[in-house]
Amino acid sequence: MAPVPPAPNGAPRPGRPRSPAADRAILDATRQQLAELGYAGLTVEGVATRAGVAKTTVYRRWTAKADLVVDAVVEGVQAPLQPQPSGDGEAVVRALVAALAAPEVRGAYLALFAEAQVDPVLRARVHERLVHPARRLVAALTHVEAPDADPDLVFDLVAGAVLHRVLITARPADEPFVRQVAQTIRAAARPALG
Amino acid sequence: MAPVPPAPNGAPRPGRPRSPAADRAILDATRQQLAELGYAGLTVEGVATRAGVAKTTVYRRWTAKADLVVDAVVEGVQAPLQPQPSGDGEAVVRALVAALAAPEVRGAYLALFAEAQVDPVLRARVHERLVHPARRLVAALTHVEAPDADPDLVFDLVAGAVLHRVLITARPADEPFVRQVAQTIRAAARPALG
Amino acid sequence: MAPVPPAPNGAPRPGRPRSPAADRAILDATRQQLAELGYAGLTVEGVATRAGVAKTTVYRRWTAKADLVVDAVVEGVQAPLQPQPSGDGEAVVRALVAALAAPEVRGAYLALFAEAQVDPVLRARVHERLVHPARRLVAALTHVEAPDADPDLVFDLVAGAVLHRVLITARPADEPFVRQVAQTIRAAARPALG
Amino acid sequence: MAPVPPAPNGAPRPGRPRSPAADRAILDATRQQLAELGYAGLTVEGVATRAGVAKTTVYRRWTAKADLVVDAVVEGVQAPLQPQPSGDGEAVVRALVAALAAPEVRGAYLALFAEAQVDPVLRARVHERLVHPARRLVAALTHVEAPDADPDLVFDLVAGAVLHRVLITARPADEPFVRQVAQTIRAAARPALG
DNA sequence: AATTAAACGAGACGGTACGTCGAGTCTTATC
DNA sequence: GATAAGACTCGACGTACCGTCTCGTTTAATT
Repeated sequence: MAPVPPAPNGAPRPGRPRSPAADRAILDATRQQLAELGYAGLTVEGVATRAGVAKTTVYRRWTAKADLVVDAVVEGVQAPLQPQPSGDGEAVVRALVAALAAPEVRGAYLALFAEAQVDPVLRARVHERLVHPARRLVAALTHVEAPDADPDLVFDLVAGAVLHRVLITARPADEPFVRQVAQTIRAAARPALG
Repeated sequence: MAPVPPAPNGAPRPGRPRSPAADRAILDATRQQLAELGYAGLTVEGVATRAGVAKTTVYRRWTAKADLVVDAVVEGVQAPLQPQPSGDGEAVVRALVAALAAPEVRGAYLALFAEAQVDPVLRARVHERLVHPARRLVAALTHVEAPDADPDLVFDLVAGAVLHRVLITARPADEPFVRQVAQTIRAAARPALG
Repeated sequence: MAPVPPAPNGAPRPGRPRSPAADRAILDATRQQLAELGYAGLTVEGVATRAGVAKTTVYRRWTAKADLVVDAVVEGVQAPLQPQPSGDGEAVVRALVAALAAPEVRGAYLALFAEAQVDPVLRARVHERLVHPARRLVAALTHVEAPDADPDLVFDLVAGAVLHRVLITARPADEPFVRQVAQTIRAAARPALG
Repeated sequence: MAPVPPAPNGAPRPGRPRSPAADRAILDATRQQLAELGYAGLTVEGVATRAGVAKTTVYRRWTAKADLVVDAVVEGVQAPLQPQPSGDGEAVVRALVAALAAPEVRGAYLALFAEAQVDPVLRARVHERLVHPARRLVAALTHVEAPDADPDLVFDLVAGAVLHRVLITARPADEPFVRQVAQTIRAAARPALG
């Protein structure tokens, strides 16, 4: 019983260790299912089958479907969201676009926040794993290009614009768009915004 | 058979007409369920019970859960989204906040776009009923306060900022926030944005 | 409201008179559905459609599916079950076989008695319309060929044998079978049976 | 998937074995529902609830309502239908009466043959599990008391008489009745019947 | 090498909701 | 007042996933 725990200890636990191959296969399968079917269409049974793994093996690691999906999305998001050393505005916007454009992210991001609307545990998890990393990235931009601006506002403006472009209006988030968003922040920062 | 059709005809159709009371009761029940349980927690069975109506009566009008929810959300959104005669920037932002803050909208908005990500029919429906009205509202702002700006960009910036504030970071979308967003657009518009 | 009544009065009732064509069409359709689909497979909706009649028209004449089926079966049974003037044993058995062999009767007879097992109103109806006519027919045989026998016993033996042959074992109820059954009664009657 | 199969193998199958307690509870509940509500009144939902079991657990074992009922009826019938060592005519008739008089059998027997009229798969099943055992029992009688008679005829006569008495005319199948039926066969057998 | 303890595959289990179907009733407009 | 059409309530259907539970079977680390 008791799922999830055995991750963060160095001491070898008794009994057969969990298969790292299963971890990988499950997360990969989850990302594929999300990309193809979206969050609602994803089933734990389907993930397990695709991963060549028993359902128990999934539930031993993740308590529920939402947890599993959070981890899969975090994987898809963390590479692009790596803190930029530069703090260049356009690079930050470009990173946000890259994060949301990954197909498994498109299929799951909004659904996770939709569920979080009503499930406080999931909300906390999703804030910690998805919102905060993005926030940290945008903070770099704020420091460099709009040092006097309210960081919360800049975050909502920049991340909101990208999210809305990619997942709501679904128009291309191309280079001109990236430049315009970065430019907007710079322009607004001039007379002090906030 | 064949659900939904009998809406837009003036000619009296044969047979017993659909009960308008049932329409109302179903939509009201849907809004209540969305506010309390969110999209994933809403069940057609629950809506029907709460509306004091048989499940078949729901399915006769709406093919799928998503369709029903679109209509319920549109109802919650259309009053605040009424086109502003003025085009005053802050009024527009305030209207967007009001639209998304309605509890049934909070519980459903993201979920609809999440499903739309993977269901083209729903995507079209949701664009027509939810995205376009918001877009028209923001267009007023563009015309008056940022006539040279790219309307698509302004829409993503303004609607994105509100959406992100209300549904993602879930911080208060209060008057200062409203002013700041409007101010940002004005500031960015000065040197021509777009 | 109030279905069924307007059959047995000579006085012309007010309003539009019931269509005799509808009566016929409904009963014919019922017999066809019974023959093709059996009792469980028959639906009132299907009968109405096939009869080219609205469902209301069916329910105005018969309170329930079982009632309708009783009448349809009685129609299929009453011609063969006409009282034999002769009282010839083999003719009686042959008549019983003919009554049960009609396809709409095969599909419905047992089902009606199955339901009657648990529904006293149906049981009364089915006894009056189906059991008693058969009983009267067999009584003729008893009088002539087994005058000292218990009529109840002869009825159960003869009608039971035919019923079992046609609807349970489903072997051919041919002329040899008819002769053997009649012969059995005669043989048993000799030393007085009952 | 694939219901029913895992009955007749000795080799232990993979996965959690089916609960024998559930088997028992389901069949018991089925017999109770049949006795109280008859075949038409029995619902899988009701059986599951009464058995304290999920609906899926029923459907995993039996494909359809009719299959489940066959098994329940066979259980109610097999004790009385145990082959008589003696071959005493009255004992055989008494056994048939006892088999059909069980309340779950009364409520279901005719309904099964009614459905079998139109469903060949059910017909085969019902013949194998219900008709043949009764036939074997009556065969004993034939051998001893009517060795020259056609066994098919004797079966239809004896089983038919009992069935008709118990389930159609619904008059008491008491000792006098039992004696009379046995006596009829004996009398008819004298001059050779068949 | 034998033991131990947990992971693992398989699949049954209790639940809950799905979307459909049929029974029987009710409500229109038309005949 | 009968009729056609079709909406309505109710209750069950059989299916699909959820997340949990038992099985029998590996697989490491420990004795």
